[in-house]
Amino acid sequence: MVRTPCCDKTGLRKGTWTAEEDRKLTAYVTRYGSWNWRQLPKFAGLARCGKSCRLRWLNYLRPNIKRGNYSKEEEETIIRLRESLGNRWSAIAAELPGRTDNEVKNHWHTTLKKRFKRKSSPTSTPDYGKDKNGDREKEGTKLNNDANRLVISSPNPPLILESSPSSPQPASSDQNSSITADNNTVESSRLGLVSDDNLFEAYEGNEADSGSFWTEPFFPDSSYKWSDMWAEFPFLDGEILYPFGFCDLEGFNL
DNA sequence: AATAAGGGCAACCGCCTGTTC
DNA sequence: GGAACAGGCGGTTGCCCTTAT
Repeated sequence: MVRTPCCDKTGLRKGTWTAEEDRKLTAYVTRYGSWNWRQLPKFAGLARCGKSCRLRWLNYLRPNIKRGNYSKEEEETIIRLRESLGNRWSAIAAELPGRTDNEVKNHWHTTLKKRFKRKSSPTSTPDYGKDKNGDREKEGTKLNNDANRLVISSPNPPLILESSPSSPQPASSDQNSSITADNNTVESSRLGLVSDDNLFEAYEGNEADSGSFWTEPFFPDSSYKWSDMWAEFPFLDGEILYPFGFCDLEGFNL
């Protein structure tokens, strides 16, 4: 079977995401959900492959991602599950709330694999709780490669964020429209999507509730006034196209 | 201080699977 | 039943930072 490329490669950016791209993607997915990753970049005003957008969202921008140091329990879980499941990173990550398969995979290859080998050796013990740089990653904060990127890890339970009550519910999901977020990251703040502009309102919730958000189909909220979006995302300045222009828009408040 | 080496992690690539028509 | 498509997954790469020399 001849497969079409996931996207037209011409003119698409690759490599590290910029803060502006992050803002656009976050704003779009937060508001409209991931109704179609392949089409999404076009509507979100991004010169990126849809798969790249998906990966960026799932592994980095998604609000309930836990970042930073792994606990001893988490590392033991990874090692134990890998022994039983093999390299099924997504299955392993599913047992670690807030961790992504990519992150778990990276952590295994960069850290745990070595520890595991040493642990297997009868003369050595694993050095849990200490990375290769000793205490390089201080408790609570971590400076990432990107100077603009400050990630804060915290032992607090994750928060679930949802759109401001004053604005329509994001047409994104099941539990419907609530998205989960973690106060471990200040990424959203960096993106200018929280706090001052009141786009998100944090509240506590059951993390398990967020699970299907990412898998449920996206249904547009018929009550939403699309034009209100520009007021909420002034920085986008009209760069995002309305989705569903090709759909039955009956009931939409365009 | 300069450079090399090593390591962490974000992102890409290509294949697989599930769904729709 | 099969083609086309989208999403998911794991392997791998390459950039950039830290540490060692």
